Amino acid sequence: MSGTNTGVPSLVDAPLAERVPVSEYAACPVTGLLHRLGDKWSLVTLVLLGGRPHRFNELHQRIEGVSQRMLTRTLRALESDGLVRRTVHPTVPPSVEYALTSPGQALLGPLSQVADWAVEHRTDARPTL
Amino acid sequence: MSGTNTGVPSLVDAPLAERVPVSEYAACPVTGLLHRLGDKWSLVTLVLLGGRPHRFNELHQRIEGVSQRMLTRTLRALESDGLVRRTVHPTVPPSVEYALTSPGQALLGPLSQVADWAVEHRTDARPTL
DNA sequence: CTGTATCCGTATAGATACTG
DNA sequence: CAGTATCTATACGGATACAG
Repeated sequence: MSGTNTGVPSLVDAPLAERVPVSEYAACPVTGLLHRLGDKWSLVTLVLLGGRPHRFNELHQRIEGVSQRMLTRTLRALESDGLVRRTVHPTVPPSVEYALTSPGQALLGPLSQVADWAVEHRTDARPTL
Repeated sequence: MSGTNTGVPSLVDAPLAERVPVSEYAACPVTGLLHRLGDKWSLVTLVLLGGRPHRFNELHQRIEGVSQRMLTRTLRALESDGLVRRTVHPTVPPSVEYALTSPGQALLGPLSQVADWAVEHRTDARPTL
């Protein structure tokens, strides 16, 4: 889709400077996003929430192997990135619901394209030896 | 995305003191890919090579701030993932050309979709907690 | 020119135990 | 139920020196 002009430079046909300055990629939003989503639990969390909202313990049970601490950290990070909305119901005991925001939902499409590529080209993470 | 891990490949004997560690993200190819591309230098390297092939020192000069060590590690990792092809011309002094493979080129399209989302939603790299 | 070898500081991930 | 606190292990990134 490199021909589609949205006013936003595309990765494919963007005219690149002779020299890429540090400031442009050190805080590159794309690299930052990939870095965030590339941690161990973010993607599976996003996909589960893409199906329907979940409570904390639901996620904890469905995501095999995740610790409470890591699940909390993952959800807080996704919330801070604006991908997930956290809703506390002041009941006793407390109930917290996590759901995708609208941008979060919108991200799943593009991510699917990358996922398709990954599956098609069998980009298993080989040991990088 | 299941947690089925077929086993950690053995760290076979290599006299190399420095070894790229086996990552924990082998379970999901998509997460593994995002994790790989989310490091500090992979994306800018891919984009530059998407424009045209480069020699080592060209990349070293155009990617401001990268050390020889990190550039080497980045290129080796991309090569191991099948995204980049490394061609050595046996001249004196040696000349090495790096270029995208066909799958590597094909990945830039899907990545652009994610990049568009990132720019549109201003997913700047915020501190992660 | 194209890398390796060593050493080092920091960031991230996880296990376990505890709590409002 | 939904988290924190503490502690540890390891991965990542960088500086510098050296080599084929």
